[in-house]
Amino acid sequence: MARVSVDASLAHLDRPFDYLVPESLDTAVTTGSRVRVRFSGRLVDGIVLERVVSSAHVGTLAPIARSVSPEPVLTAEVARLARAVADRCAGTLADVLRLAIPPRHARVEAQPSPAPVAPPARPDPSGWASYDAGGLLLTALTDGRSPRAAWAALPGPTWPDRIAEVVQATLAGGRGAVVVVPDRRDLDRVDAALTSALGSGAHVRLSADLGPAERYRRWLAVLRGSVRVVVGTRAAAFAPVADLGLVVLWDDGDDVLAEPRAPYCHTRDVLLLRAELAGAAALLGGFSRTAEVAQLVDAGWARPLVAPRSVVRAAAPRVRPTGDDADLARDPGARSARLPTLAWRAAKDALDAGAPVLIQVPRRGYVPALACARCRETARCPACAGPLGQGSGAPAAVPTCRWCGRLAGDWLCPSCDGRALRAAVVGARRTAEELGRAFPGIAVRTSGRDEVLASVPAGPALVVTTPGAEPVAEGGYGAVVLLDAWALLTRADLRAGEETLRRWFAAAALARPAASGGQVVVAADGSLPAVQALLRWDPVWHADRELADRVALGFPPATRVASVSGVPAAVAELIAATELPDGTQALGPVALADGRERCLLRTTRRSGAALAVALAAAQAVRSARKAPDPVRVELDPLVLL
DNA sequence: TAAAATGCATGT
DNA sequence: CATGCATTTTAC
Repeated sequence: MARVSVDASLAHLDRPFDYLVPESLDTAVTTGSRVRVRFSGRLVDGIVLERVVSSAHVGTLAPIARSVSPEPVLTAEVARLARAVADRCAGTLADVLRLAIPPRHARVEAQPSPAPVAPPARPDPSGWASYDAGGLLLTALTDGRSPRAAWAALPGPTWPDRIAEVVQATLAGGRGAVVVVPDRRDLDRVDAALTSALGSGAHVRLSADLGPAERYRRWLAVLRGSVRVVVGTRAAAFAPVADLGLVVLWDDGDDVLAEPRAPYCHTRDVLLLRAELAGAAALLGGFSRTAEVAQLVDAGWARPLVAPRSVVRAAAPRVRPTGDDADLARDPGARSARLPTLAWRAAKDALDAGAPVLIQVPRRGYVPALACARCRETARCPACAGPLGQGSGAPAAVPTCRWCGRLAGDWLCPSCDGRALRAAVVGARRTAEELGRAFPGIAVRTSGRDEVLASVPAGPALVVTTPGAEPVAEGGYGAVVLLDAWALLTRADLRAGEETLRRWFAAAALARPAASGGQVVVAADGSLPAVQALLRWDPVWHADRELADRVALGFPPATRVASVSGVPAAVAELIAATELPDGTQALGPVALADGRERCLLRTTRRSGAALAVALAAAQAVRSARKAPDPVRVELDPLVLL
């Protein structure tokens, strides 16, 4: 007999089903292998959770229809993790397994995986020596112990080397490691650092852009124990590394780490559960720190891993705010580029010293938002009320709706009858154009969604970037200018401060240390907490403050919140069917787009698991009843307001 | 989508 | 109140 998880994401079918194993399939149907089974008439995919000798099922068991392959693609460790993730997110095991196990590729599976490489020597500890407990961390890992650390990385481009060193220490201690980063550029950096520390063949990189055959080939090499180290994006968190000793997550505040498919789990939660269940070490690192990581430190789950203030000061650039009413530089070119005097001076100093300058602009495009020149009201499309923008600087450029694409050449302000438009927001492309005029003869390069630069050479140049696309500069930037801070800080989002600071630190960390002339100018008022944190280079202070705010407001991570969304009747029905833990508060509903609405259910951290279980049970009741309108349940959603 | 369970009309 | 056929429900 075999206990099988069938590939059906209906909530009430989220349990194992027992099947008879025909004699002919006895050797092929292994624990963790893929099978096909007859389930309510049709043939469906399934995965063998375990082989058993008896079943609690009353009634006759159906036989397994066929074995897909004997490859045990679900390891015991990942099976436990997937169950825990499903429970945590009020989702189904089948949904998690779809994220955790890549599609099979028969030809690749028939080929052998390469022989494992010998474990490396201990890492060079000098890089981690800058951190208070850095040496202890490496020793603990080489000794096979499992420390958990919240790492505030020193500014500069060497953080991937630190990750390579903790991985090397883990390997030297006889265990494997999983490293997850938000995007391809970080993946390239950590991949390169691992290659230089471990040579080739000791690790694999896993990302969605590989293609099915190569992806499965690498994943199988991990499953079969040929490779003990994985670095990758989101889905790599589930990689079946044997004897897992360490999980690493870089920049956990990046929103791409939230899974967009059911059950909407966050990579941070997956890796924390995994470290806990597997008894592995955990390293959560970044230039900034999220309230979630602050909470882990506060709760004693993770220890802070920071450098002494003197080391931080020596590594950080000099950071200055322009103040609220920034005076624009007198230089006519700088005036047209809206450069505050301080920023213009910092850029000029750096360029004169032969160093590149990074300019971070929060919005891409040319003029992403226009406003009435007379009354300053935001200009909207007469047809669909979308924002009007300007695509290029051509003299005849007609304002265009950014939602429906309609041209709005004959725009008339509905509140004051004005006809003239002005730029409400200036995008990266126009900023680049204006900077070219402000600094004649200096090369202007742009890095953004269309073309992301990984690095720029040393030498004077202006590099205009949108957040998240900052190239590393050879030798570091002489100056980093952070423009239009208000556009980031005034967003109506609980995480606006945290997210702004994350983007600022990511750019500012690429500047040279102050002693080498590195300067950062932020176009914001120095009294704002996020600006204060940047000036003092103190991500921990800001995260602790952010956590205190969340405690006061009763939002995650101080509490647990479930978002329940769908058509109004379905949402109401689901909540009515949920046995809410004591003290659970319902907020809303608020209307969403296309007639759906959303309710938030808030409870204590302690009752979070119970709330997830209760919601899963309510989903099961609805799916068993074949309720037509699905309800989306998401725990601790990123977007709360 | 196959079997089992249930519903329902019809005939005695 | 059996019987046969249609529809709904279950899911091993």
